[in-house]
Amino acid sequence: MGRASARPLTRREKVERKEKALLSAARALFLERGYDGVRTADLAKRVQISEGSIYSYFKNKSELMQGVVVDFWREIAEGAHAAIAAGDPPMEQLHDLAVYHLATVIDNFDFLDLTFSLRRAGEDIIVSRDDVRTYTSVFDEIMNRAIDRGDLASGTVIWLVRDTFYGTLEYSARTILGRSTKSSTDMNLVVDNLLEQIRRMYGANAQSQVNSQSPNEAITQRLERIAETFEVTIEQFKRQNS
Amino acid sequence: MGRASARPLTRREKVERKEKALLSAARALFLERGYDGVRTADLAKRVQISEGSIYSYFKNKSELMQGVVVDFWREIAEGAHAAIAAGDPPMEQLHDLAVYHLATVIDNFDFLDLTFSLRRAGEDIIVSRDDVRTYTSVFDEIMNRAIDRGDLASGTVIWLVRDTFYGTLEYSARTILGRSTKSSTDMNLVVDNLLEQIRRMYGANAQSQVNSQSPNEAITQRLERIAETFEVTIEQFKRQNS
DNA sequence: CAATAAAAATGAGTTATACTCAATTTTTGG
DNA sequence: CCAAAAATTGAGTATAACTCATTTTTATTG
Repeated sequence: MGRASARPLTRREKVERKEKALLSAARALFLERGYDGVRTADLAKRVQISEGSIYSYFKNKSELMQGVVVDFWREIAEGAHAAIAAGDPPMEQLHDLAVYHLATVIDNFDFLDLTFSLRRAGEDIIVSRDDVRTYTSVFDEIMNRAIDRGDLASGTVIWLVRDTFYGTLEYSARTILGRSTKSSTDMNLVVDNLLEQIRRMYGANAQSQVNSQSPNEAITQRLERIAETFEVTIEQFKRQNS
Repeated sequence: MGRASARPLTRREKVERKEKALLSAARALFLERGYDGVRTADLAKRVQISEGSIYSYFKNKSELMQGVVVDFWREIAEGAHAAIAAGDPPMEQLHDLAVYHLATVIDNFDFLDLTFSLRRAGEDIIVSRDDVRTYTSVFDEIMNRAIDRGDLASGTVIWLVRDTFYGTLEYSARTILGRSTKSSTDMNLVVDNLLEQIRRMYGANAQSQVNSQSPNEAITQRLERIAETFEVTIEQFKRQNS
C-alpha cells in the first residue's frame, strides 16, 4: 500500500491481477473436480467475471489448464532451490533435493495426475518441456558440482543418474501413496537407498563403472551388442521360416 | 453363407467378435487422433455399426478407452513373459525384462501417454491397478528367484528395487525419445547401468565382491550363456529343416 | 414352419457445454 | 468532456456424447 495506493492500477496491472485470480481459482477447481468436471460457467461465476471473459485471457480451456500447470512447476522449482542449503556439500544437497521431491510429489499427486489430462488432445499442449527443465536443472547443477569437486567420478553420465533419480522417486511416491499409511519411514528408506545407490555406482572411489570404460567393460559391452545382433537375426529367421 | 460349411456363430460369439473389432478400431483411432480427437460417430462408421450400438458394448467413451488400455496391458504382460528365457539365471532374465520394457515403452510411448490421460480425477476410471500388477509381477517373480538362489541379498526390499527398475526405465525412455536419434547404444547403456546398479546395491556379496570379482570371469560366463543360446537355436533349426 | 419371445441394432432426437461475437460498458489520452 | 481503444458481457451457436422408442435379427418352442 503506502503512497502508491492512491495511484490507480494500470490497465496492464488490472489484467494481470485478474489473470492471477483466474488461474488461482482454476487450480482449486481443477484439483477439486478434475479437468472435465470443471464447467467454464462455474469458473466464471467463482471469479466473478463473465464466461466470455475467460476467453480473452486464455484461448481455450486447455490453455488455461496449461497456465495452471506452468505456475505449479514454477512454484515447485522455487521450492527445490529453497530446499537445498547453499553451502552444503553436493551429496547432501542431493539428499535434500530427493526428500523435497518425494514429499512434493506425494503431496501433489492428484495435481500431477491432472497434468496428464493435458495430454489428451493429440495436437497442441503438453506441459512445456522448458518448465520441467527449469526444475530438473537444480539436479544438474548439483551433479556438476559433485563431479567438479571429485565426489562423483568424472565419467558420470548425468542424464542416466537424473533418470534414475526422478524415475525412482516418482515411482516410489506412487507405491507409498498406494499404502494405507504413508509412513515417513518409507520415505526415508527410499531416499537413503537412492543416495546410497548413486554413491556406490558413481562415487569417485567406486571402481569399474559401466561408463568409465575399463577395457574389460568395453569388451563386455561390445559382446552384448554382438549377442543382440545375433539374437535379433535369429528371431527374423524364425519368423521367416514359420 | 453356406448352411453346413461354417457353423453359424452363436449370439455370444458374434457379440464378442464385434466387441473385439470395436476395441481394435478404437485403439487405432485413439492412437491416431487422441482421445478427444475420436468422434463416436466416426468410430461407429469404421466398425460398420450404428453409433448407438457402441453404447450397448461400453457404458461410455471412457470405458471403451479403458477396455483398449486393459487389452494393451494384457498384451505387453504376455510379451514380458515371452521375453525372458525360462531357464536363464534370474539376473539374466532381469536384463531381458529391462530390455523388453524399455523397448516397449519407447515403441508405445504415444499410447502409454494416452493411458495416463484416463486418470481423470473425480469419478470412476483409472487404469485398473490389477492390470499393471499382472505386469509387474513378472519382475517380482524374478526377484524372488534371485533372492532364493542367493544371487541377491536376502534382505533385499523388492518394492524398492521395483520402483527403481520401472521408474528408471520409464524416465530413460522419455529422455531417449526426446533425442533426435533414439540410438540402441543409449538403450543398452541404460539397461546395463541399471542392472549394474542393482547388482552393486543388492548383490549377495555386494560389499566385498563388487570390486574384486574378476571381470574376465563375468565375461566368460556371459560368453557361455550366449554360446548355449546359439547351440540350442541351431539345433532347433536343424530339426525343422530336416 | 410359424409363432413368439428375447436380444441386438438403429439413428433421430436430446442434452450438455465449450466457445463465439455483436452489443455494451469501462478506461484512457488529449 | 469526447472519442477511440480496450475490456466485458451473455445470449446464441456448434459440436459431440449419449438416450430411447422403434425396428430388425436371432433363438426357441410346439
